[in-house]
Amino acid sequence: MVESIKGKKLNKGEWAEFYVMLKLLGEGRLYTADKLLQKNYKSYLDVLKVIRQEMTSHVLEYIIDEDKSAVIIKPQEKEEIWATISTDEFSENAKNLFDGIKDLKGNSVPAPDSVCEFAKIIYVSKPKAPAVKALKKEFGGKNDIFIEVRDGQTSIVSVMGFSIKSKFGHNPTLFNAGSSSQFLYKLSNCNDEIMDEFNAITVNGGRGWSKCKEYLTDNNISLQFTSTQNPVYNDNLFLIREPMSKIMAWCVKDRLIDSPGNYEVMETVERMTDANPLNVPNPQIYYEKAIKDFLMAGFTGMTAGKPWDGKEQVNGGYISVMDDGDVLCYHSNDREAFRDYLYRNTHFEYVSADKYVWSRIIKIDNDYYLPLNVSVRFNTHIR
DNA sequence: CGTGCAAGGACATTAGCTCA
DNA sequence: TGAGCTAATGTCCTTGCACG
Repeated sequence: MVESIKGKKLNKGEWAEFYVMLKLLGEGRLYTADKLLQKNYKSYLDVLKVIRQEMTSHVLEYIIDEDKSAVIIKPQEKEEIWATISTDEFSENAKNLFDGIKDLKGNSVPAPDSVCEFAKIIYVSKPKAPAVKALKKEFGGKNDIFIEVRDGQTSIVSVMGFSIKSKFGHNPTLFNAGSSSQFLYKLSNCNDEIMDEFNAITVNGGRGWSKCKEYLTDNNISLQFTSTQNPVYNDNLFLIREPMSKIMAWCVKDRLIDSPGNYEVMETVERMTDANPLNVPNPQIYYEKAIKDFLMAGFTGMTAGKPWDGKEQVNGGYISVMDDGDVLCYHSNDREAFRDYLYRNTHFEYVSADKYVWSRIIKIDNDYYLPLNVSVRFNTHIR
């Protein structure tokens, strides 16, 4: 039988994945968002079914019937029907789940009991179920949910994979720093003594990065990007475009060392455009496009540590859970709008120096290198 | 085919700054 | 000078994956 999710604790962003499923099956419609992440009433997708894989053994389809009154649950490739449940019940449980967790505090929170009961009825034991393996392979990356939809305007039916991010928890990350996403910079004016002194800097038990930064300035030490620490990351960036690692390295150094204090991706790129570190003939187009490609790659599944095949899903997109519980999406028809959205609404984020193994000078073959590391995270305020 | 550990992701907490 | 912001940094939880 189905394992109960009662008592399971997940963070809000993870519950959001289950919430989206309930909400979409309840409403049968997914509105698109405009540039500012506001509901676009004229543009929507009809949700025909949600496809989900709980266990490796079977793929389940949640099909919304013709008049949008009920959801039929059946295994793919088979005729038998496991359950038929009214769409109203999905809506109701979506609401209960949202109301039940939105004000809770803590790293991970439980869902209301009634919703857990409902989960059991609809064969959900992992609210954060792996999306369908076969589809995931096809579309690549980070799809959290697969939906068969019909475009409200063109009537074209297709299966789309969506990645889900929620606005009602904290801001999600787009590209996570990891222990393999460091950029290495070769140092001038360094020696063993300086290395030890620098590495020993600490403020209130933490790394004290601003102190470290001062130290670099005071000792007239400059940084020259050489490569990423992990060759895999280098290859992945290379796949986006050849000088991508240099472009990112410029942003990372800007974020942690040179920047006057505005870490938004868009502003950073404006600074880079002015500096034109690669000396390209068309900086105002070039850097923006490069970074947008990076953001899309990160969004669709590229990480620093794993070899990446360069696949971005060609259709599909991004579902956002708003803080009032509304569910909106960007999909491939709005590709440019979405790229623009990412560009305008993310920033380079400082990450823990100890956790992500950066900020301490290392010596390789008598040369001194400093690893730097950042994440890319969504902003709080949409613009 | 379990199991243990690292990676990954979100969140909490603390520190530091700004402006009334 | 303290309320309220943002930046800095650690904590907690789960999942993926290597290893035996």
